[in-house]
Amino acid sequence: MSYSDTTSEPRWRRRPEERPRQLIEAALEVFGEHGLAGARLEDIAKRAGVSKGTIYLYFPNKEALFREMVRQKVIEEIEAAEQRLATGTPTEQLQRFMHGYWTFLRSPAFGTIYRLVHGELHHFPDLAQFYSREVIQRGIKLVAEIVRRGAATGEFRTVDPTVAARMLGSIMVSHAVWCSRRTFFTHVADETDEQCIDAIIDFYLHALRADPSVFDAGTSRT
Amino acid sequence: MSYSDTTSEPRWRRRPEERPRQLIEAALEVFGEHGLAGARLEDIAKRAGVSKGTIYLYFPNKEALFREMVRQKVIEEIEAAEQRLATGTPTEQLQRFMHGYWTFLRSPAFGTIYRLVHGELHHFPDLAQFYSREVIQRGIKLVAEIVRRGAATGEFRTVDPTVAARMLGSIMVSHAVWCSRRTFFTHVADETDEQCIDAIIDFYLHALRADPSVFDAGTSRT
DNA sequence: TAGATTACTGACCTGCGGGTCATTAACGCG
DNA sequence: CGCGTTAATGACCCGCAGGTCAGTAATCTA
Repeated sequence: MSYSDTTSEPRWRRRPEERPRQLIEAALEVFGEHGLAGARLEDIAKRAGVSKGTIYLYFPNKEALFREMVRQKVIEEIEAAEQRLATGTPTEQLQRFMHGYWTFLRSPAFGTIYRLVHGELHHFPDLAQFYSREVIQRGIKLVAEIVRRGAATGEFRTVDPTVAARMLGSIMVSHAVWCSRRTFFTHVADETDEQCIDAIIDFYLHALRADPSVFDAGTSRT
Repeated sequence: MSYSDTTSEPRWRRRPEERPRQLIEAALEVFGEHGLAGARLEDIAKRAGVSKGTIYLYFPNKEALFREMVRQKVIEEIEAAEQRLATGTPTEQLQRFMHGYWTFLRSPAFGTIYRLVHGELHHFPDLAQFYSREVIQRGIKLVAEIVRRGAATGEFRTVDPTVAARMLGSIMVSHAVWCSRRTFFTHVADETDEQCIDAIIDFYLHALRADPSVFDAGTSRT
């Protein structure tokens, strides 16, 4: 130990402000790979560049860390995505929304969150409700409103706006999940994200396009 | 210990033929509730009516039991569902297929399998591929073929049949997942399975219906 | 009914990982 | 520079669950 130690880096640094975020970031990765039960706190700590004990300075236990991670990440991504809504005709609005939602769904965090939430639903009913409300309901409400307006202007055919919104959600979420794991879901392997969302938009607008039989009305009901 | 024991039931019975199935059934439940890492073999054994040691007479370890359970269940349900395909016009075929696929997707096992497979994809690439091939690809191929024929007869508009099949798959899988957890996914809570699949079929057929602009091209607005 | 076979049991072993805490070292301040 | 504060460490504890195996009891055979 020469006195040159005086100028050398300290073994570790105090970073009380940054720790929580670092830990959540690391938790996202490790939980994402191993699930709640399978993940080791030691690994999370290591990946965050701290020791296991440090986790307990900021989170009471493993479960709390998990919860916070989900909340944090969902909110973060959602807010980034909702900026992107603009005005225009319903068709334009829809296209814009779909592109925005797509970038949200295709963000690195979403795939992980989706798997985790679905995997651990049972044990975190509150988290599930949070997810359902903040991700799904929020999206559905927005879309339903656009569809309703489009139907009013005659741009779209008349459908139950909520049903139409669900259809959109189902298509986009599934495709996003598939695209996030192209190695496994080989049926989207040779298609870029761009092509994927374009195909979705095209398909969906076709499904909503105004009924050709506007004049001989009342034939669609069973 | 009175000699009335002679006529009493034995403490346990030898059931070498039935054990594997019993264990797989129990495994489906317990893995379904707790995931791979979270499930306890003791619990699986108990639910199958045997002791923990018995598991190791039929499966080398926890992971193998998990694998076998997935394979078993997927095959079982798939085969039951594929019976239901019949002949008729493409539209009729499609409707029939969708009903069949829906009952498959809504079978008690599927929801569980879906969550498990998605949750543990990383660690069982072979299982994931098996699932992708046997569930997704199989469905897509069938639908694509029907759509292709429908487009040929002019019954449907011209679309890439594979893309159309993916759209169908995405809608149905998502809805099935939602319906299997209505408590959490409240947006389908007040809708029966029947109404759900009917809405899906209606929507999908609309999306595929032949282009109105074959004769009077480009006159969609008023 | 006795003896051989083998399905099954459950106490036990063991390693792993969640959680704790006495100790250490970074940092702010006078 | 030295002192107090507190962020951070990592060795340790301990309960839990995967996996083992010697023993036990059901069933088969003669």
